[in-house]
Amino acid sequence: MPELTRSSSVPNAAQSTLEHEFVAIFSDLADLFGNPRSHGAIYGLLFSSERPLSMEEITARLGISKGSASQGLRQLEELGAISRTKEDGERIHTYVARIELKPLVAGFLHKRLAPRLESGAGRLRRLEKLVPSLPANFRPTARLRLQRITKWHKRAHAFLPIAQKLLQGD
Amino acid sequence: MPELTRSSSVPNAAQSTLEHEFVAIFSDLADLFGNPRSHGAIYGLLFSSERPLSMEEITARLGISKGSASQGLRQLEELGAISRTKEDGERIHTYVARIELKPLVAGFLHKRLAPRLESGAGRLRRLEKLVPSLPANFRPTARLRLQRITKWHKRAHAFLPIAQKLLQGD
DNA sequence: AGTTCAGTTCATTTTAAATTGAACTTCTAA
DNA sequence: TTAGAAGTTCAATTTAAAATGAACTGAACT
Repeated sequence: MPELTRSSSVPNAAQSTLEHEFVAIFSDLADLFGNPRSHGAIYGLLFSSERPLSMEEITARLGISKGSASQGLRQLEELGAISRTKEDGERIHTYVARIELKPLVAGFLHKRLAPRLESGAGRLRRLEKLVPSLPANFRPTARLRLQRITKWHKRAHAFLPIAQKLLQGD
Repeated sequence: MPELTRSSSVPNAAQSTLEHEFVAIFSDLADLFGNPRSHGAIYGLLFSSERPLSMEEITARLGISKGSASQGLRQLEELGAISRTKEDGERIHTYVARIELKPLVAGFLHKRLAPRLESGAGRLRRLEKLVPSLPANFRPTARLRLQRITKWHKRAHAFLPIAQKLLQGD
């Protein structure tokens, strides 16, 4: 006995293009920021879903392996883009997209940008110590260049919290 | 007769670590924003150089092929990160890094981010037209999700010029 | 018009990154 | 404590991206 109108499990054409488009949008977005497309795809699928999905459903709908799904889901959770739940008494975890911008932006800034800025700072300090052992006629330009990067660095640092404020909001 | 102190063409240890570090810093930076590392390397080399360099010198110092160098240089120029000169009467072009943040930031925002935002807008408009053909009980959530992305989209759009102001300065 | 060399193009190769899947671990409930 | 399914790990494979290099184009000089 096939189900009829209300909550048919066979999605109509519009539904699946919608899903596909969400998946595509977030795949592209992930790619733009140097993340694997599949992670974007997972997020997109969750974003478009009415209800929490299990890993099994995700692998099935996206046609990706358990391994990929597992790793992607972990990364997304670490980033704060999705959350994982397990109803007690249930055996499986389910996942939902966090659809506020805040966790996405914050996660990206803190997990990707901030660590680089940090290591960059160390690098610059080490380079500055190197200047005195340059041939005298090269020192001035070297100092100038280093100052230049240092300035960029500081600006980027100051920029992070502002960006966060501007981008999130709710 | 080997040259002596002032402008020796044999770089001392400090000089080459400096150069290497600049190359490394910009390779990483390029990578962070999804650009090929070699493009960062070229920029880093030019950034650390006292004088304009020819393509030939670049391939030699970085150990990359003519093809790579040619393409990298073109991309960097398109982005506004370097500038190319030819002294009249000279056969070769030379390249220098533009060491102000402005062209780099502006180039990145306009060449990479802006086009994506543009195509994203089109995509969203198309999706909105799709909603009416969804099963009635799915429409509300779909609308909500679309509104959500649209909001993000607008915010990103508003963010671009602000980011530009904040990051450049001089 | 011919020669030479700087620079470009693009089909092939190389390299790096992402994905797979089989073996393993962990958790739950009997 | 065992059985079975969910979930993880990681060596091996696949895929996508970047680098190569040989053939080509075009400009400068003769």
